[in-house]
Amino acid sequence: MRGSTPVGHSYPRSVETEVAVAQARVSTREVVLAAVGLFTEYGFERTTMDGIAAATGVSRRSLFRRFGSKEDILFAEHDELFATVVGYLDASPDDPLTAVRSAARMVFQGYVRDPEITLPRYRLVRAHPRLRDREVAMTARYQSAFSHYLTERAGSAFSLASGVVAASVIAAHNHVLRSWLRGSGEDEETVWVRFDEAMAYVSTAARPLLDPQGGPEPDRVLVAVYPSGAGNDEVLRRIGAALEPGGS
Amino acid sequence: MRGSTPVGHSYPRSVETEVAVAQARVSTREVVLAAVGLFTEYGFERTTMDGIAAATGVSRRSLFRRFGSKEDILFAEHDELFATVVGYLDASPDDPLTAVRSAARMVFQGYVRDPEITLPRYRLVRAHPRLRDREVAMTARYQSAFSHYLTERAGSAFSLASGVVAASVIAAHNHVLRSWLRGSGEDEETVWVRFDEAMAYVSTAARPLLDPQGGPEPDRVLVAVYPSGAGNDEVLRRIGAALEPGGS
DNA sequence: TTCTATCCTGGCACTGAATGCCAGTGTTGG
DNA sequence: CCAACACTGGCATTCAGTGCCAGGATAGAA
Repeated sequence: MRGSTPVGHSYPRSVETEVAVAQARVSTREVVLAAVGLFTEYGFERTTMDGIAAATGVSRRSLFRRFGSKEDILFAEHDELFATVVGYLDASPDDPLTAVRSAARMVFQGYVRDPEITLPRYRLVRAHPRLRDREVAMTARYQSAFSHYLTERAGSAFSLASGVVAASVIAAHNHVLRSWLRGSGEDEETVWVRFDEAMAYVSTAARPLLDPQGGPEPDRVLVAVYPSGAGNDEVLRRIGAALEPGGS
Repeated sequence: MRGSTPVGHSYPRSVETEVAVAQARVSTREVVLAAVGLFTEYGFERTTMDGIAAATGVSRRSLFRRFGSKEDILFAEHDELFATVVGYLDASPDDPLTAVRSAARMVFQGYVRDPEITLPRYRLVRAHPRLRDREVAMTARYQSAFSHYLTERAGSAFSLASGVVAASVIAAHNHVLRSWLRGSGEDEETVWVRFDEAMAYVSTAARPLLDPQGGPEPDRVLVAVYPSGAGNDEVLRRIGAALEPGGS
């Protein structure tokens, strides 16, 4: 933070003794924290880029260069996480569904690890439709990445299934995440249990979608739809008839 | 469209003879069509609100008042559709999953019915990240509405399942929609068949999530997971055993 | 060390989206 | 005929975002 910034506004600045030391580049995280503070105190649109510049000591011009836009400051760290997750997926040797589960876990950890940013950001996102859209767009990017990854691994015949599975995983992730963001005081261990439960739940439902006709897979899945009036004998007869052709 | 607009720019205006007839309020649809035309011809950000004002005869100020922002012009009709769909859901007496399926069908029809707007809009959305985010936010609104509706009907114990099902329905919807938007020359009947197939597919997978223990529904769903080595007899035996307790 | 290429930063000017304010113009209902 | 109201357009202002240019730091070559 510099001492020579022409303020002009009334944004408070962290008081610092004027030292003649060469300033290291103000880190991304410092800027994000300062911006989050201003946003929560004055509201998002009433905080100007000049204000953030004054509060951080980074010039207005440099803020735009480094972050792109005022919104992007809020989601800067999130963007880095996204790059990490995509890199992980590309390199993962695991079974596709497992890899996606792990990727979702990484994303979740990205939130839980850094409540100092994610909690106030969540409050801001809830209050401002534009920011909400931005947040939604972020999760959509994950969903798209997951979907493409699954389609690539499972084959293009499974593109619909991949899209559905990716959407389900993201939905489960967001479900647990939102409840953590809302009840901010929750035990971290409990959250992780609930996350893993949700993931187990959704991947049980998802696995059969990604390979319905068996192969080297451990399990097969049988889905039968029948009138609720049918007795068990009738159900068994129909299933037996449907099973005949194949043998084992 | 007025004849007295001080142009100043070089946007083309539909040539009209100067008639002294009182102009009716320019319809939303007319404005959207004109804006879409300008966007596709000159690009989104190089089209100014002054340009749209000149092309439509509606003043810049009134455009902002009626649409809110430049982006909102592109999605104005979509917003109306959203209101319609939500209204339908609230009033629907059907089984919840069926109602959501019908709602998704309405949304799909909203696109297919009006290719004059949705097709060029899709091209714009693909090209401009900001517009893409906006589009994504729209579908997220549907997803959220579906999810809340399902949770409300199925009980809060099913909130995770509701979120997953809503996400799956939206994913299937978007899957078919995108393929229609890309291959724009497709037969309309074929599209509808594919849409209904996708919906049947996803709701088969979704139904057990929303009601695992059966109820007064017309059909029941049986899902059996078994080792691929098991013979048909063994499968039938297990299913029979699992069916016993209930009776019919 | 010195020169040079390169990168990052900050200042300046400008475009254009978005909003508040006000005045004019119907339109409706008494 | 007049009042209340709704809608519209013009004007001025704020502020996000961008292009341009100049200064300072660093790294590498001479």
